[in-house]
Amino acid sequence: MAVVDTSEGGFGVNVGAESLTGRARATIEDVAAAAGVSVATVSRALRGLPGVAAPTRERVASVAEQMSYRADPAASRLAMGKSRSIAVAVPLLNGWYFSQIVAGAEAICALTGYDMIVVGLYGDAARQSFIDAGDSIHRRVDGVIFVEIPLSENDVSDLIARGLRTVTIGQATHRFPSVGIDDTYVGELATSHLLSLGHTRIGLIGDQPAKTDGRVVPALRQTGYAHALGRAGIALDPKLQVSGSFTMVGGLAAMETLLELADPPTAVFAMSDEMAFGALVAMKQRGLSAPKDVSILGVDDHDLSELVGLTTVRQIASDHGSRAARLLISQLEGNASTVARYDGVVELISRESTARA
Amino acid sequence: MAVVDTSEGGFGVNVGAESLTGRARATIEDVAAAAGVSVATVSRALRGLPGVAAPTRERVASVAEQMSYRADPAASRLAMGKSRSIAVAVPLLNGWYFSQIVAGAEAICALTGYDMIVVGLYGDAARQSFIDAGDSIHRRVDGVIFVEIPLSENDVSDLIARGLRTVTIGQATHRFPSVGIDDTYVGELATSHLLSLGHTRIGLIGDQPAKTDGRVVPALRQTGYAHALGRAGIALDPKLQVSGSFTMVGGLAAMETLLELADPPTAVFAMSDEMAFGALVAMKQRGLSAPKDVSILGVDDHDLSELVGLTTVRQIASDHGSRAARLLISQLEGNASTVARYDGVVELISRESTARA
DNA sequence: ATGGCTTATGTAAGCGTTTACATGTCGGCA
DNA sequence: TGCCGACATGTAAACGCTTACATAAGCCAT
Repeated sequence: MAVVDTSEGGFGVNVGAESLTGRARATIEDVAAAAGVSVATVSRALRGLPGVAAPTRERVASVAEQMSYRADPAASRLAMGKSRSIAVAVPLLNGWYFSQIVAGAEAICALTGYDMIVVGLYGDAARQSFIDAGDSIHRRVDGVIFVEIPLSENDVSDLIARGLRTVTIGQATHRFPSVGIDDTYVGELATSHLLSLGHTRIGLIGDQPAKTDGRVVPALRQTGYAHALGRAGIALDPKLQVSGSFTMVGGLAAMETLLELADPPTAVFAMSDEMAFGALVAMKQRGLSAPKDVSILGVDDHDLSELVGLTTVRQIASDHGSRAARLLISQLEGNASTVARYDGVVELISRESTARA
Repeated sequence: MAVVDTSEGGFGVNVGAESLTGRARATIEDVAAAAGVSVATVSRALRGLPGVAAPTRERVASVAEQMSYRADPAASRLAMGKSRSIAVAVPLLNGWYFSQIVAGAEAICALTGYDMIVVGLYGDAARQSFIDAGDSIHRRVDGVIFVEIPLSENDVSDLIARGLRTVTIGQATHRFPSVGIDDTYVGELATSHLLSLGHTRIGLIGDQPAKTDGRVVPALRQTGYAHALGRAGIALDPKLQVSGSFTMVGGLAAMETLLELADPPTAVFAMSDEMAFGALVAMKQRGLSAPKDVSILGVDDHDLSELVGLTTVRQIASDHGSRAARLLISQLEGNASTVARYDGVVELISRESTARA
């Protein structure tokens, strides 16, 4: 087993292919010299630009191949002012929904040769510093996908001023394309299903109302919930609407609150399957079970929802991710984007966690 | 669900290019001019390098702040030859385990100011082109974390020759630091638990034996399984060892195979909780349940394992991610790495999916 | 033959940093 | 007084590309 030296060797312009085996990377000048043309021609030839004679192009290509030359991304980024990479910003990294999004976006990035950097924005402070200061993202990427990250008017202007192409997932803004689902409808669909089973005391497990500014996902689902209840002539009970983080432990805590009410709900609409799982755990811990004691309904159609038997409103999260990436990248490539909003399909999947009151 | 998509000339939310240009970014020269010093001084002052008088440093800092100047990463990358970013390569993006890893690594990157680009390497072809051609990663990142990606001797040499700092998660190599758990022990622990419950026909749900080269995780867990069985004087039955992908559907398919045996196992050790979930679904679909018909045991302690009542060998996946990132980054910062292998804790969590034979 | 086009290629000026080296200043000490 | 460091700052050469512009070579119509 040969010991491989990792220290940097070589300097200046290397000519022969053998002079740079393993060691110093070939630069465009090396290729130009070896092919007997100028660097400009190499650059043009390798990138498929017009104005290069066919024989020249082939020669350059084969020389480059042989030297296993690869343009240094830092250099071309600097010269072109574009990084060929995007950021995906999520409020939480280990949630199922976000993994799906990231996976979907990554697939498109791989296809198009973009790098995808992922950043977790936990809480408002992180979001602000990400957008305002541009601290972490300034000129690093050509565009950003914000996943379920509330964007204020100011944030939007900042992003535009900064020249960052943006696509959002979840919340719709009036300046950026977005992808998501009709969240008001989701709220209605879920609540109606529970109503149709004869439930009248329906709990809601969602997000901090304080954070919602009317357009974000939790607020919309809550609106749908309220609409459905209203249509059924049922008064809203604020005590039935509890909030926590969009995680399993958030759902667990919220369900505990609901179960401790003097008059607990007979059915609960959780805004995500993971929150619903948390609710189920809370019940299990008290010796209760769904749907016998309380019916539970979630949103997402998590991989495990079938196993658990959770009734849910299905959305295809990974599609959202790939859609958003496609939207963003095609915009970066100069194709004028005309899509304002892509609404994904949504479907109620009825399983064993819900039953008649 | 409406799809708003007009690939033609409409003016959707098309943000005009002119509105995107914004104010030109300040360059280091602008700052230098405004502060009345040279660019070198600005660079030194802003990066905390020695040899700058305190008053000068303050003046530069305040001018930079006021112009909201930020060094262009492409330019400094080019000048320094370092990108201050790392890649995390996973074989699968939407698995629970990998999300945890990514989340753990991201936290460290955020802390240290590194960018984390994540790439999915589905299958051998993707892995090869990633390493060999260096196609997608060449000079883009300073280092890579390979998560559960089998690395051959050749791959290792290539990576070293290419100057890519590397840390692996899962498989240990003799050249790179790695983090993981004692996978042989995991196999023994799991199998012993089932043996101690009186099971003698114990199925194994793992990965394609073809892929394993002895050092990778599935092979090690399988070895542990074989050891435990051997110590108990039980002969190995190849029919009881089935493989599929490390996903829920992989586990489901594998379990179907096991259930169709003339003499099916009374207990099954699945190499991941997600595979175990799949096994549970397979049982559920046939009207069977654990542990009544078959005991099921997984590995990971997935968030939902408690809800499902799955007995499992717990590992703290997110720790592995942060550990690996720390290892890699400290190496990039020049601290000689002394850790060859970090082994995480492992613990058997007994729940309801396993019972006496 | 001459001028004007088209096409292929070369030249060199950026792109915005970092950093080795040169320069200038000032105080202390022989 | 003059010399020598130590320290602060400036100058300019990389870093490795892209691309506007210049040049050269054919070719065709006059």
